Amino acid sequence: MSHMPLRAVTDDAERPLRADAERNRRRILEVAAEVFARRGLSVTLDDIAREAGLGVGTVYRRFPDKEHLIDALFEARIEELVAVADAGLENPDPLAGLVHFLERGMELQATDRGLKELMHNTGLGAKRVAHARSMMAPRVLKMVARAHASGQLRGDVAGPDMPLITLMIGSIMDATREVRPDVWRRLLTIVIDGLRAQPDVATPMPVAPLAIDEVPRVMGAPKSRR
Amino acid sequence: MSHMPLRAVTDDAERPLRADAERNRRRILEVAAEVFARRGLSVTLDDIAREAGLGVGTVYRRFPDKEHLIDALFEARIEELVAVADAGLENPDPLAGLVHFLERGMELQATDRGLKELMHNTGLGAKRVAHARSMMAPRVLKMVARAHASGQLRGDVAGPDMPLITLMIGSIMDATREVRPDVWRRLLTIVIDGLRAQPDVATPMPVAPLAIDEVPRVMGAPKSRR
DNA sequence: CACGAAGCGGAGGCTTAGTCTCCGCTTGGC
DNA sequence: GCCAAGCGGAGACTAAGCCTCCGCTTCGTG
Repeated sequence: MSHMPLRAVTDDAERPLRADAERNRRRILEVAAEVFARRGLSVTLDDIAREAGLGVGTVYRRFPDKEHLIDALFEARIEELVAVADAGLENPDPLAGLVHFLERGMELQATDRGLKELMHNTGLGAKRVAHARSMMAPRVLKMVARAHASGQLRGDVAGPDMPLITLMIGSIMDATREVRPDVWRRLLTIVIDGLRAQPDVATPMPVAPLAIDEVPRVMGAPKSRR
Repeated sequence: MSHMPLRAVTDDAERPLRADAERNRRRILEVAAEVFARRGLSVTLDDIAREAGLGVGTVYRRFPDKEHLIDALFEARIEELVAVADAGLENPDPLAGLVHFLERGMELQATDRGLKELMHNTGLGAKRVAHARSMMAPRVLKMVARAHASGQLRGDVAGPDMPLITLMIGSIMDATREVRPDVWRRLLTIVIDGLRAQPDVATPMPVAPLAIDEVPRVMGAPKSRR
């Protein structure tokens, strides 16, 4: 499940690594991407080493700390998010653009727990994330403005409500990941319908609700880190 | 800011405590209620001792661990939540009942961070919370059923969506507490409008949106524990 | 093909944080 | 006035994460 091309190696021109070292470097990146996506940013470099079948020392030699590794990995993913915003902006139907932006953006986060945590919890990758946000903010504002102008979006929602919506939906992902990893789509549907100016008819729900006996597992869970 | 009566003392009939000990016991309960409400359940008993101006030993002598203290404190608060559900059930307008239940329930959680964490994160107070949930579930289901029957609630929402809504709004509280502790009301408004079957007109927003420069503080925050 | 430099592994040191115990001193109440 | 009850808080203990260090292995060049 490698998410991205693991872009060209050794970009900062140093003498090339020995073949085995280079092989390990790629392996670390590859495994780290998978592990961050699956278990979030709280995994330790020790975890990653173990999953990669390498010693901790090998990992630390190449990436001084988690910050560096994250930085190397998430540049591309963050660009994807920006691209989704651009796509939303280009949609001829302004509200549809906003809706797709929310849906696609949340899908990206649903498939990559690390990305989700980068955008929300943060502290980690602060520099990249600050940059990402500065790219997103004007795009989101513009999407909202367009949707307002077209009269499709309720007048009293504001641009800054959007990141809160992604935060909210993200919390659903966290809670339900191990039980029903797609229920967040229901909640997003509800929220989106709540954003419409004239919601003549409700958008049909994309997935089934939680079963009653799934509720305690979602709400009262120790939220494992696997 | 004592939230409740600190109900009658020494209910398990043992020989009465010495006057100073009893005084301290009450003080611990009082301070703990305030501190849990303000800073959440993650505060340590050592914290509580310090805030109460007592030694750690004194606290641990009376309450073997945090679990016991929480159990002693939150029984009443949880009953309040159930009472709110009952009130919703008695509202002649079924959807209004459900809406008030959500609003009042979230208000309780907004003013008591400990209560919010009990209901959501849990692990702590598991017994009480399990009981609370078993009280809530049928009431919520009934509220939803009534609102469906009246045709006011969109047909495809289900009872189990409700706790997810409270979870979502709770995550907004966590994120915004230190910046704009009332913005959650906006998001709840949006969600509620998204729940209506025929939302001829959007409910007016109860509070202002986040300012653009408040967004990074909300999203990228180290989320202090003060 | 041998030998030095490059790289490897992972035990374990260090730090941070929380939980709770222990015991010498203080105080309430008979 | 005496002593059981209670107090305070230093510090022992545990749990986790982060990262270093150094003896051993492997690469790749001469």
